[in-house]
Amino acid sequence: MFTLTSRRLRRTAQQVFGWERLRPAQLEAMKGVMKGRDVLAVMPTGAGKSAVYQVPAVLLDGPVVVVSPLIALQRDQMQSLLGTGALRAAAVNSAQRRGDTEDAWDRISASTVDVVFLAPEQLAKDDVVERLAAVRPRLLVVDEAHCVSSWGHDFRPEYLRLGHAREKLGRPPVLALTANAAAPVRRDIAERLGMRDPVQIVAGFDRPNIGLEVVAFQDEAAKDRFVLERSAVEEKPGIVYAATRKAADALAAELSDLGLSAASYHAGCAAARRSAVQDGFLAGELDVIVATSAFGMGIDKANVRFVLHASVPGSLDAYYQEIGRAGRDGAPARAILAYRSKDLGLQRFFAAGTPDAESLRRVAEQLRDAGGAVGATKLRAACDLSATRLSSVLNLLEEAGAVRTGKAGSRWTGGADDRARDGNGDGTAGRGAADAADAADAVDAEAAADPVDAAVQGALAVDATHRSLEKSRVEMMRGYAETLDCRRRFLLGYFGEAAPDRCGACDVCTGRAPGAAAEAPGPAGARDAREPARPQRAFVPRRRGPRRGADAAAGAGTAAAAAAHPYPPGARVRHERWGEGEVMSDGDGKLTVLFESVGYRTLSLAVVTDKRLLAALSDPAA
DNA sequence: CGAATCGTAGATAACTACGATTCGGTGCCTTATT
Repeated sequence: MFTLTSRRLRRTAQQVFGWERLRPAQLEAMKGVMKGRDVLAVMPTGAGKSAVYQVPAVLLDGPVVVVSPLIALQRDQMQSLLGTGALRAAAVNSAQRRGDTEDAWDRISASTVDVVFLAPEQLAKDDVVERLAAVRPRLLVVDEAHCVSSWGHDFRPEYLRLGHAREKLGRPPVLALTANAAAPVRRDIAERLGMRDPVQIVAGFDRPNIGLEVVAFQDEAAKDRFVLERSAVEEKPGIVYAATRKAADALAAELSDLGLSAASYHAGCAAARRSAVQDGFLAGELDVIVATSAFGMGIDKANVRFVLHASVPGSLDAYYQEIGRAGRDGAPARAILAYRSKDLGLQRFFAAGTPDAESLRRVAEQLRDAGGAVGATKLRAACDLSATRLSSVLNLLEEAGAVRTGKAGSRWTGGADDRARDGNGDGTAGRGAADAADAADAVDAEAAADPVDAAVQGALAVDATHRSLEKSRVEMMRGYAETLDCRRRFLLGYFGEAAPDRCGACDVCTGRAPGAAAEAPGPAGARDAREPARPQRAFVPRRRGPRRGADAAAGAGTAAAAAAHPYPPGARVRHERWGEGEVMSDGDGKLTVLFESVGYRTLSLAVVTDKRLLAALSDPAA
C-alpha cells in the first residue's frame, strides 16, 4: 500500500524530527514535492505546514529556498529548525547585521546550508538571485502564499515577480503554502508563480467551534459603546480588530481605564513595544489586544476566546483569517462583527487605490527608447522611482503586454497588437492582458495610435480590473454582514465549500440575529434599516419564521433546489456584459459568481434562468 | 467613501455655520547622518 517515497518520508520524519505520524495531507504534499511537482497546499494553521518542506529538505540533494513575508516569521522558523538540529538554516535580510548576512552567504556558497529564508524583495536583487542560482536550489517554498494575491498587486509587488525569480533560479519546483485561500486566490497564486499542473491539497475550511455573530448599527457612538462593553465582558483572552491605528489606541486606553489588561498593536508602534505587546499576549499577560490588521500573522495561540471586529475588514478572506485566530484549542469561541454600513467606506477607499499614469508613462518611455533589456536598478535611477513603485509599474505594463522581463531585465515589446497576442499565447501574462486589451480599446481609440499611450492606457485598464475585484470583495464582506441566512454557509460558500443550510451555531441559526430589516429586503439587503442591539432581540425571532417559509416556498436554499439548475459551484459561466467567471456558491435563490473582469457578483437565480443571462461553459462534475 | 480638522466669513464678544482640506492599512528595503 505505501509507496517507497511514503516510507522514506515517514522514516525521515520519525528518525530525524521525531514525528511519529504524518497527516495524510502532509504526506500527500511531501510526495508531490519529492516527485518534482509544483504543489499548492492549503492547510489550517497548526496542521504542520512547515513539515511539508522540512522533511523533503533532508532528502533533497540541494538547498531549499523559503520565501516568507515577515522577517519575524523567518526568525521563528529558524529558531524551530535550530531546535531540531536536523537542518542547517540561514537567513538573508536587512534586519540582521551585515556580518551575519555575509556569513550566511559564505555558508550558502559552500553548500553547507539546507534551508535559506528570505523575503520576496531580496529575490528582486540580481546579485541575490545569482548567488542562489549558483548553488542550484532544489525547491522554492512560498510561505503564506496568499500574500502573492492579496499584497502583491499594490503593497508588496515583488510578490508578483516571484515567477521571474523562479526562472532565474533554474526553475525549481514550487511549494506554495497557506492557511487561507479561496479558489480565485489559489488560481492567482498558481498563475503568478508559474506553476504547471500543480498538485492541490485543500484541507477543510470549517471551524465549527467558532460561533459567528454580527451586530448592526446606524449610530457610531452606539457601536463604540457596544464594542467597549463586549470587549469587557467576553471571556478572555481576546483580540479586537480596529480599522485605524487611532481607533485601536483609543479603545485600548478605554479598556485599560476599566481595569482590564489591554494594549494596542499596530504598525505605528515602536518595534520594541510591538514585540513586548505580542509576547505579553502570547504569554497570557494580556486580556485583550486591540490591533489593526498588522497583528496576527504567525500568531498561534490556542486559547483565544473571542475575536471582535470593531469595524468591517476589506474582504471575507481577511475576516476569515482574523477570526481563525480564535478557538484553536477546539473549545467554543466567538467571532463578533460590530457592523455599520458606513464603515465600508474606508475599505472602499483602500480598495480604490491611486492610479499613477505619470510613473507608467516614464517607465514605458524609458523602455521604448532603450531598444533592449534594461535592469531594474538602472530603470529605477532613470525614472526616479522607489523599488516598490517600479515593481508595481512593471507588473502592470507586463500584464498589459507592453513589456516583457527576462534574465537581462525588462524589454519593450510594443503596443496593442502584441498585447492581444500575449494574452492568448503566454500563460503568465494571463487573463489580465485580454481584459486590458478590451478595456484599452474602449478607453481611447486615438490614444492607441501612440504605442506608449496605448501601453499606459492598457496598464491603467489592468489596474482598474484589479481594483474592481478588490471593490467586489468589499461588497462580499457587506453580503456576509447583511445576510439573512446562515452565516457559516455564506462564509464557506465564499471559499467554495458546500455547507448545510443551517449550521445551528451562528446568530441567524440560533435566532439571535440582529439582521432583519423593517421592510422586505431587496437584493441589497437591509443595509439602512438596522437599529442597535437592544431593540433587535424583541422583534427578530418573529420576523424570521415567515421569511424562511417564503424562501422555502420559492424553492431556494435546499440541496434539491441547488441541484436543479445548471450552475453548480465550480461551473464556468459566461455573462453577456461581465464575461467569463466561476460560480462560487448558490443557495436561497441566489448565485454568487466571480467574474474575471469585474469581480464578485450576486445574481438572482430566477432572473438568470428567466432571461438566460448566463451560459454554462463547463460542469466541474463532467 | 466618510470622519476629523482647519479656515474663514458672518454676526457681534465668544461663538457658530459651512466649505475646503486632509487623512486613513498591511512591510520589505534604503544607507547616510547623528
